[in-house]
Amino acid sequence: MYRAPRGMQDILPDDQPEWHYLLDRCADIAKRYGYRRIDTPIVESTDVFLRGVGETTDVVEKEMYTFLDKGENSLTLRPEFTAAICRAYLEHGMASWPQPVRLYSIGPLFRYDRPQAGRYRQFHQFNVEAIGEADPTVDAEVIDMAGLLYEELGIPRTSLLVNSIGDEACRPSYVAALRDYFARHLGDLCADCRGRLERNPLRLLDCKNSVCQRIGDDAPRSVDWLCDACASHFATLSRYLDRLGRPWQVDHRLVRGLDYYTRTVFEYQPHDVGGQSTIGGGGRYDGLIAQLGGRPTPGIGFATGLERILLNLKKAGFEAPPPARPVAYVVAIGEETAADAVALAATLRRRGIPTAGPVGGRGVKGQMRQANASGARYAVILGPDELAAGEAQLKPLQGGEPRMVPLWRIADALTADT
RNA sequence: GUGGGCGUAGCCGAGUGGUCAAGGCGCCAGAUUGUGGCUCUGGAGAUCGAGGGUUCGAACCCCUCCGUCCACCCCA
Repeated sequence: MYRAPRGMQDILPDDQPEWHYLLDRCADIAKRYGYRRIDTPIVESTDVFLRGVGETTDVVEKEMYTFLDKGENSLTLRPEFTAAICRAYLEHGMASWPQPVRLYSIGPLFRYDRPQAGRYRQFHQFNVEAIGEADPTVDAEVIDMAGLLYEELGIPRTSLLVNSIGDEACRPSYVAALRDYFARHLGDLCADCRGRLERNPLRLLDCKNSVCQRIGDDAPRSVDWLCDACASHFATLSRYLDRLGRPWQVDHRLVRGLDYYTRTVFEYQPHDVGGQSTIGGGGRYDGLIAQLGGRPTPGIGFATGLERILLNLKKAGFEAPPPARPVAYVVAIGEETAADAVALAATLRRRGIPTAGPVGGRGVKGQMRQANASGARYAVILGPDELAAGEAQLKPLQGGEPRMVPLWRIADALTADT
């Protein structure tokens, strides 16, 4: 028996109401903040992610679905949105639009990872980017939008962690200081961290190993190494965040795993932590557009995992909106009425009435069971007697008396009740 | 990539070496002839994840693979 690929799943009809509820909430929030939707291809040239996300990141090194198409071009199933959106920004000359360009996307991403709670190989994100503005007002805007989304969805007790990791001017010296510091504790570090020391010292900060954590407690803090411009940016953002009234805290160990981040980085975490503690996060990427071949252009973005939102909503006792149900279910009695029943159902649908049935080859009882199971409000029953009289029986399925209605008025009767 | 738990009908789930593998949900049908929901009755549906091995005999023991869940790693 065939199954969906590992770590990927079908979104079944019963799952659709909650799924679409979520999509709608995201789209609504984005709209309220003035963000417009963009959809990009699910595959991109591999280079977009190689150069955008960073060649030494885990995402690029071991998690990408990369393949050669028949023209020998290397393509990759997008593992994240930001690099792809920036590619679109450049390709379509969005630098000539009013800045910042505010965009959002919703769709599937792919990462070849070992699946576990809240982590899948195909997963979905709501993603937001504001490209072309370096001012911290935009940082505050994006951070606030994410917070409001969680608030309105009713995810209880998320905490907002923020940090600033500097830019190309000040980060190198900070990284050097960090490397020096950890090098002095080399013997006590876990094996992973010893490896990370050379390649990406920032990552030592969020190692889960308790010994490494204790060493990290006294490590140099990025906020102490910021250049004047970065320090001022962070100070201003801090004022804005305080003024917004949403609780937040600086997390000196927050660094995030993608290379393009500069200055502001942030994460939202539900308190009720399982294995996957981050529900959403993002940050500034002032060097990314240039990295992809454009003129230097600042940007900031945010992404949240829809599956993780759902995970948290369900833990909080979230109930999905009720599924869509037909208004009418047409029941045909006997072979000779089947054609007229099919035509009657077709007529109702043309009149805009959601209609299911008829299904032949079953008894009346069987069809009535179907009608009931469909959740339809009315059974429209057509038998030889009704047909002869030019009418059909309209039977309310949630209580009430059946009545006879002329065939030509059935749509009106149903519409009047809708 | 590493470690651990688990894999019995569409779903849940008993059964841990020996009759034709329980039960529940769901599905289909019937309970006097053309009417659902409750109840009752009946039926269909399982090569017990796959392959190999041990044994007179395996769903139950062993091995391999696959899948799944959880954790590490990483991240959403």
